[in-house]
Amino acid sequence: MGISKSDFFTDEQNEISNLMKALGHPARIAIIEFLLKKEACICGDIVNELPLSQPTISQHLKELKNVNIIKGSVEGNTICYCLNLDTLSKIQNYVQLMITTAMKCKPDECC
Amino acid sequence: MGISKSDFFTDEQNEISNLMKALGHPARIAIIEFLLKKEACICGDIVNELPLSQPTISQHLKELKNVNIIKGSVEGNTICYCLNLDTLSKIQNYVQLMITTAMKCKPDECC
DNA sequence: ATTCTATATTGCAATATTACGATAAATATT
DNA sequence: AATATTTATCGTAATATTGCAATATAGAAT
Repeated sequence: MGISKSDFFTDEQNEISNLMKALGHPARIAIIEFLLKKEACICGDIVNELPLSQPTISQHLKELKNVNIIKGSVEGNTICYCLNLDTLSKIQNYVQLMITTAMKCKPDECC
Repeated sequence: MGISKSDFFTDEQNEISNLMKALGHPARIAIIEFLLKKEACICGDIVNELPLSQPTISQHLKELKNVNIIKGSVEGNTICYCLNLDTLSKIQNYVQLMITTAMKCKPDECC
């Protein structure tokens, strides 16, 4: 990403942008949707569902795990991934705050 | 981003990941928060508020505009940017759907 | 112990993002 | 018309992301 200036932004700004960035790739969205579709913590046959190699998917999973959007627990031979509701709620709350704040904007001005 | 395989994902997956990607940079979060703080469609003195050059901010604004998170209207000499509630709601709805779906996950399984 | 299966890591090539100086474009002001 | 002000674009260097083959690791099954 070129020269990063994240030192100049607040911790909260960096945190929320890191969460959003983790969601900012179609493969990672697809992985999340696959986990959702299973409605449970289904393990690593994600590879069979997506047109990506096993290392690539492992890497995307790692990125989602790094920001705590998913958590994985070892289940014998396989690993059981599932979504982390706390982190999703954090995102939800932030977007909700944006919306309620933005709605205060007077309609007779430009927006 | 290296070789992109967005053709293999659904339009919806690509759309939501593009929105998230646009929010995936602290400078763009800071720009949005600046617009929110003003509670109105305040124009281009964002440059004075952020530790980034004018071309860089212009580029970030363009990215936010490309995905319709903000809209800008020419206001004489300056440009009046404001948040687009429709797009924010789209993000909100998606995150909400993720959460409600994820909550169906049985608690006796791994998550 | 050896083999099988599932996942992670490493190394690297291809591509994308970020940032900014220089410059252009467009409107406002004098 | 000339100048100032505001925003956009171009060019380019630095860095990050993406994807995969090859390989490593770890537990299960034989």
